[in-house]
Amino acid sequence: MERLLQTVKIAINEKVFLKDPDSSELGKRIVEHSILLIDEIGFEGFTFKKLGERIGSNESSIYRYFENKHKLLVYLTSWYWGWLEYQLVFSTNSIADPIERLRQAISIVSKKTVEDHSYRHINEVLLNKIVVNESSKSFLTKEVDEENKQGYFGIYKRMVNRLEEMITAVNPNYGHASSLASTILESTLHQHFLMDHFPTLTSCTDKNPPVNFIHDLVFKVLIS
Amino acid sequence: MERLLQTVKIAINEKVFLKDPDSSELGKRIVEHSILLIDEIGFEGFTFKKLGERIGSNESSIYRYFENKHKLLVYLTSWYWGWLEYQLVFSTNSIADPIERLRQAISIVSKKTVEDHSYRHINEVLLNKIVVNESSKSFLTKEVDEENKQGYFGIYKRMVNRLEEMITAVNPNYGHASSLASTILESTLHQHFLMDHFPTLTSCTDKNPPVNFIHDLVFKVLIS
DNA sequence: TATTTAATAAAAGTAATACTATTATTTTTA
DNA sequence: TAAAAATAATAGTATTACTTTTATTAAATA
Repeated sequence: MERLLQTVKIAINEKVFLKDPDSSELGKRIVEHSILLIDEIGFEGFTFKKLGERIGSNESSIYRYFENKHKLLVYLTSWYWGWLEYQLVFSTNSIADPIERLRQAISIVSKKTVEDHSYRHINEVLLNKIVVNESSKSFLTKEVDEENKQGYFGIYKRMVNRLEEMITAVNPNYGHASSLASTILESTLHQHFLMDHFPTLTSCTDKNPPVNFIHDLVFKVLIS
Repeated sequence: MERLLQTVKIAINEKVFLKDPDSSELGKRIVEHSILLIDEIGFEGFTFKKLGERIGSNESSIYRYFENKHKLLVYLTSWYWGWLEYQLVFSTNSIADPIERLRQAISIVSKKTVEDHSYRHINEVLLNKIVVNESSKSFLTKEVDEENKQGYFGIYKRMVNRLEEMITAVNPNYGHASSLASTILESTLHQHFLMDHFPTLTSCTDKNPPVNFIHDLVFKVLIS
């Protein structure tokens, strides 16, 4: 029983943290409550001081885990992509038909997030909201090239590459596989954002969610 | 001759500024050099103090034009979309065929930016870079709904609506016109960003630019 | 031309942010 | 039980994002 409940650890590039937050109770509380607090007040308003107050811990203790809030955001988004990647690999693994495989992959990355109780300190639904609202800020910086070199965005890049391979398997003659792959992820996030804040700029609704738009788009582009 | 060189004034929502920067020399210098400085050091590092030093003017004087740097960013991105909208309307105006019209529209919004010497204090090439790298930050905030209500993003929304109408004219049965329209703009910016920082995540290059990918995508989706 | 108004600049001040450093206390491990 | 490691508390610094006040300069008008 115990064994069945064990979960895979999502491995994050060690350069992103000073001390692995997964290695202690305090670390887990930092991650858990940073998700709640960023969701509540937004990344701009979020500070380590406020987080410290929230978890009854000291600002300086949080600094022993993360150099600054930017790296914490990189950690959170990496965790999210790693978590999605695991589901992607797991659920497409046994599908032989390339079309079905890609269809399933799109479902995983574009469908509404549901909670995964395997990771008790992480609320995946809120984390998804953070990825939608804040994750661009993790790479739209002057330091992006340096951080990319250091491997900060490795999981995300692997995810795009996996989609790219599945796209090519469906149609080897399509000339823009990697652009389509990156568009699937970016557009999913963006359409979710528009649903919440600019409903006139999207055709997506709760009854006709982004996954439908993406499915339709990808297969019309690849099979025509 | 003079008359021919006169240019249309790009009208920005008055709530975005305290005093119209287009109404004085100092205002124009603020806009001109904010573009150069944000491009140089990024929006995070950009401050009114640094801008003041750069233009030999005082921080407090800049505050008489813009309440804060966020509103200046909204101003700059609105100006960019207004400028593009003008070109879009002007150049598609006389095209009767819906397919050709949409093709031209996509060219306007997705092609590489070229300088427009009509607006002497604005470097459109650098402004485009700012839109690619920073514009998401203008709406990925906790205040987005309030600011949207105030009309801060009106020009951008109008732009998406124009594209949506052109899409519907090409194929009235396509069910995701507004999502495709918003994806055209978002994906254009994103693919340009990837070209500069994550070349493995895009198929686009200087010889095969984003406009090709978008053209191919849109027409495959609409005509199949 | 004098004057009064408006615009800009200079200087100073404030609260908050984003840290760093030092020391004290508690917890864990050897 | 002592030593080491982790955490908490306190204090301090430079910078940011402003606001306020006052001085100076430029423009408009009487």
